[in-house]
Amino acid sequence: MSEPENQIYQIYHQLYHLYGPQGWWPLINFKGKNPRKKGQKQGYHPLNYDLPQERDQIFEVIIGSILTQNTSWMQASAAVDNLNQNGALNPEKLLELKDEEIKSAIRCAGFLNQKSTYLKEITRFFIELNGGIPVRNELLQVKGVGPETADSILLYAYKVPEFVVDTYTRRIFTHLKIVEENIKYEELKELFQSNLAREVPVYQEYHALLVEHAKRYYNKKPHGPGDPLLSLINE
DNA sequence: AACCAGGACGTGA
DNA sequence: TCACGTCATGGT
Repeated sequence: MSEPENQIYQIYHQLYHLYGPQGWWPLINFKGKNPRKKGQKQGYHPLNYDLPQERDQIFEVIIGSILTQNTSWMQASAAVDNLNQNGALNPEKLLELKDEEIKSAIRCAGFLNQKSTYLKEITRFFIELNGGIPVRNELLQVKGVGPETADSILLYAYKVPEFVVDTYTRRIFTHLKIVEENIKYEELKELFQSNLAREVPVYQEYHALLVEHAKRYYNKKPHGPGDPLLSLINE
């Protein structure tokens, strides 16, 4: 198939060419043993779009999506590791933990008070699903789940093609002058979805690639100097 | 040693 | 609707 050569696609291809497949969402509850150590690139699974598979793996992605809110993945994944040490990468086990146990496990990810509440909320929601796939509007009603987290859960835990927009995405595309800075979440999301084939691997890789790209060129002010995408845009 | 991370919520205008 | 303060820890 020949993909439409719109600008959104061109950027995707360029990023993929630069960084290759990213293998999101990283799992530690994957291949059983060998939990990832701090800072290690282990747990990613490039070119494998079948994960997560097991119930606890799906749950792990959901837990991670809460823990990484406004927090680096390095610290969020450390919290996931700590929960795993308590055997809590399982919904029923997590609910058995005391609040203080959850908080001490996730403390390294910050916002421990609200995130411990959010974790229990989304865990109850997950159990009630009883193996079903959540509806986006219902996810959004869970306390602690906003638009990005809802889309992350759908895209990475359930393989539902919902494009994930984060601050990096907005930052990059406003710097490239493709969108206005105050563009709404749903509008920016629609820009991608209307220009891309509705395919989970594309959505997953694109978002992950944008994060990788932003870490290199947009993680400090001023944002974007030396961004190779600029020359691609202005050709 | 400030700055900020793979956001969301509550409040008041 | 929308701007703004708040939540918290640790890496760089």
